[in-house]
Amino acid sequence: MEGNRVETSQIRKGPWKAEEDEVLINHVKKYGPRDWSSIRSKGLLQRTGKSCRLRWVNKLRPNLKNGCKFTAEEERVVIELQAQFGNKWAKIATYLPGRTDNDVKNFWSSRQKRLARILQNSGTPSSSSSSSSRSLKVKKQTHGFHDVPVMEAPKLSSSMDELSYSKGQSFSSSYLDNSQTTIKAEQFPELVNPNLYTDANMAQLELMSRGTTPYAEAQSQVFFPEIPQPQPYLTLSLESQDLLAKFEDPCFSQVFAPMDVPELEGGNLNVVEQPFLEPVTSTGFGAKEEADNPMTPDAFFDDFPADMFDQMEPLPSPSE
DNA sequence: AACCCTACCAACCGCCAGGAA
DNA sequence: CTTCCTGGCGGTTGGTAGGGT
Repeated sequence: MEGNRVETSQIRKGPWKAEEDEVLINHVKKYGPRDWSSIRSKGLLQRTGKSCRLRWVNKLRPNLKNGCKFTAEEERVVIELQAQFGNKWAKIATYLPGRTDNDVKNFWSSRQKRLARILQNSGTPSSSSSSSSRSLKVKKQTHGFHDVPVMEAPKLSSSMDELSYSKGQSFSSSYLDNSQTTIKAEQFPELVNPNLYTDANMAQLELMSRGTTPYAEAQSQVFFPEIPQPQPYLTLSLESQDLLAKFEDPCFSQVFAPMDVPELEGGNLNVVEQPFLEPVTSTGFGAKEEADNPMTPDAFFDDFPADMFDQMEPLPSPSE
């Protein structure tokens, strides 16, 4: 029958046109964000109800942060909530105003890909491709306490290449056993649970994995100076976080551990009372465990070769 | 300039749950 | 109770832009 019905073969797919968006918006204005299938049955659009709903939710809905990169703050929220809820993107998205489940999903997906690649490179350093991801340069920082060099990468077994990091899976601590170093997992929870990497410290790992850091020569020897655990966590101000995001600087943050999550504007994160890191394995590793190591950050640097910063670019002062 | 690689994004697909008939 | 429809959600794919070599 011709009439209202749109035959299956006439269903439109692919990118939406502005006219279609307009029709959809008008429909929502009239009837609200529901009855998606009626849009097609009325012959307004040759799109499935599903498609209409998706378009509205992901692109046309008001107050969406379309085209905005995830801030460091949002990133940390996603990381924490993913650890808490798993891949419940819709749920996680409810804690991120202006973000959709698709946004969160895409963000996480890229992040996982990147992490997998980094860790793979850790196992096979020579496999680093000619094209690196967006240039992430190691820069010397002048931020005092945060003036932290890239930490040494653990030596990973070749089986790392086959690891899958999806579904919030944690490292087996046995992988760390292959390291010649002594890694205090409670100080480097990222090494135990890759989900805890933030973009910033992933960037560090990436550099290390490629062996292109000024410390490459030191990678064969292992030094993992014990680092004072921030109390309770190293907390950077939001301003610092933003600064970090702007500079994409891998050194200036979250080297020790992710920090606690400040309240988001509007108190949208009120349910996130759980500290960032719960013990992620049965080994009892957990960020909450405090290091009783009295070493100071300065002492931390004392363990690195004196010339290790020589090849680093100076970081522009934040005031610049 | 051309090619390659990665990140990002939009959209589709398949599955599932809930409600109506 | 069963079936069908619809909406919601997570996974996946394909296109594109940008940066490096």
